[in-house]
Amino acid sequence: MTSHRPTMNDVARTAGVSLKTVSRVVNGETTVAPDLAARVHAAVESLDYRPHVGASMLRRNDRRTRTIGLLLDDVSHPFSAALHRAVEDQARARGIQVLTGSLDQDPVREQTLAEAFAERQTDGLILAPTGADSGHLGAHTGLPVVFVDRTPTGAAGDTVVSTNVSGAAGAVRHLIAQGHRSIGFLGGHQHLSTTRDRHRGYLRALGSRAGPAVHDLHDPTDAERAAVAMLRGPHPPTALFTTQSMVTLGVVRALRRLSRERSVALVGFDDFPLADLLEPPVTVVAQDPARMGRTAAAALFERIEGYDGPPREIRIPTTLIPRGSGELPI
Amino acid sequence: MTSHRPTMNDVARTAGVSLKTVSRVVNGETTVAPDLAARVHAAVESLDYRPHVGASMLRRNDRRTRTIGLLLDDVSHPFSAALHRAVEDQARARGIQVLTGSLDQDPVREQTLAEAFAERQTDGLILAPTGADSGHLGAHTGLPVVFVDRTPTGAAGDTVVSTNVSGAAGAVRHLIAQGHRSIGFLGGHQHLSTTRDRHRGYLRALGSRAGPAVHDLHDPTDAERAAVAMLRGPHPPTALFTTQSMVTLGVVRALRRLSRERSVALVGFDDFPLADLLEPPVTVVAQDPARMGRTAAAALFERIEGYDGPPREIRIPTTLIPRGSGELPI
DNA sequence: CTGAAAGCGCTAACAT
DNA sequence: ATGTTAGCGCTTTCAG
Repeated sequence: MTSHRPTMNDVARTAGVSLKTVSRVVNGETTVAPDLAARVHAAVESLDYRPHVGASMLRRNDRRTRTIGLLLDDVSHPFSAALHRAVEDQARARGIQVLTGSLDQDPVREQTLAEAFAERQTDGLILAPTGADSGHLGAHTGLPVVFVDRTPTGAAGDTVVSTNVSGAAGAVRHLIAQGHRSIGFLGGHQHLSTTRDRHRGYLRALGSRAGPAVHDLHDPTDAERAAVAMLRGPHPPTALFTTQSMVTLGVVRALRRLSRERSVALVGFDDFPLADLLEPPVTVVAQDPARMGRTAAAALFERIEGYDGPPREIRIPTTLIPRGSGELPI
Repeated sequence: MTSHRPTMNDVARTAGVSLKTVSRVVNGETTVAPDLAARVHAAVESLDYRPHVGASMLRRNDRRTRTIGLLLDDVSHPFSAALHRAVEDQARARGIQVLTGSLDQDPVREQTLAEAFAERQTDGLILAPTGADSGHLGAHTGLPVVFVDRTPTGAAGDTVVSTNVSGAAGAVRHLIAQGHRSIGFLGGHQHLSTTRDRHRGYLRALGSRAGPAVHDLHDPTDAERAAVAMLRGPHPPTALFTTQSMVTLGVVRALRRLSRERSVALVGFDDFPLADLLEPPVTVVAQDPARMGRTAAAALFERIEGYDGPPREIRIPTTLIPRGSGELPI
């Protein structure tokens, strides 16, 4: 006497009907006599039967697993986590499950996980590309892919990004409007499209009067060091622009350390929790990760449903939130 | 001419071997002649064949999908997100994928998602129980379940929690050591085991001298209001203890609003990003969500491998981090 | 060392 | 309205 999980066959046997009738009832088809349906339901209850979606999917015509993959930089980073939550909510509304993975900017992991998801027959993939060539994905795995946060290299597909160039330019113009003429730039990984676009926005606003710049900052510690060096350098800027929250945080620490937090202005790209509770509160160009997630999910579901138009680039507006640090006069 | 995804049969045909030989090569069995294996590998490459893990799992003896489910309060909350990341890292090391879901404290969602995961044949489940009866899970779904963060009601299973009672008691004793005698309590959802345990710790440290208390605070706004009311009440405490970061944040705002942040001491349970950059920096009882995630994953994998001992309760130590707000004298 | 046949749990196509 | 048969892509069992 085995204690396997019950199958449709077991249900059919105890209900005294055929396998196919059980299948019909379980799938909610209406062409079943009420009394038979009732017997099937009773058997399902008593055996605690649960359908096997894997087996079902294998035979079904549409071959949908109702599962999507979501690959982000780091599911524990606030931006990624907010985006994740938005994707999950859209998926839940459609009864779709979400497989997640963190890439840590590692292209090998990007490829490995994309393949693992493909082998698991996820119906599609939402991906924050690492920046390496993502060409293997769309064509290779045959999965519908929507890119989010960054534009991919070597691959085409719907892409959901923030208005990075104009958002950054707006931030820098905001500083200029306060009278600043020497505005320092502190940027993250240079190979990422976001970093490059935000740098472009910085340059666009400043023209030939660009200030000192440090690139390829990885973490708050790097950023803190770089900001201290910049402010102690030969031509210290009166204001700073940072391209991502990790860098912004390091700069906040640097300004505190130098007791310059009330004399050097700061605008950071990407909002972060408690920015409004710091002294001074930090002015940011806020992204809208929830909307990015919703939008990416919507685009992916359209593709999964068969929409086959050309790749779309959807730009989600950013918002300058003046809180204090960006409104310090020169 | 159809453009299906290639199957093992297609590979076998182009390699000129039998289906079973392909299966052997794909599964890394060593009992295949080198030249046949080479032909198979070539065919796999040229067709871009990818095995179908669902079909494989269906026939396999162990019936493992190498997928686990992770159900948390809210994947975008810093605590949950950190825990998620730790689980993911443990899973990745074993080539296991993670399905995630946010429960928002909703027992219906807990049940629905647990069943959805069971239907997808996840090998196990890590769950932060909502507090409602979780009895349906372990027995019902037949899945190995490990509980995390909170102890379940009506269900047995390995459980990984913080040292909530002693952590809270330590925090309150810390305040007492600064001379405080009237210490207010601001707590989250009362039906959660964490909230109750932290309240118990608070009471244990204070004995009969417990101060004013507000329970069932849901969000920072509630907490802010409650703190303001408490400090304006007839017997305002000189120090506050909060049971979770959402409440702590609201209290920080309240103290600022009343300009009491340097005269009313505060220790919060659960650390949060930037707590050290506030003025004054916030003293907390830090949990270790990463370690909790690692531990829960390890326990789940043991269960999946067949370990069948009695339910274990694993308590992860907390750490008091004095930063300033908890060291204000009376 | 290799292959042919059976069957995992389910649904599609075709009876009846 | 119900049942029967075949087969999804794969691994198992058992034969060569």
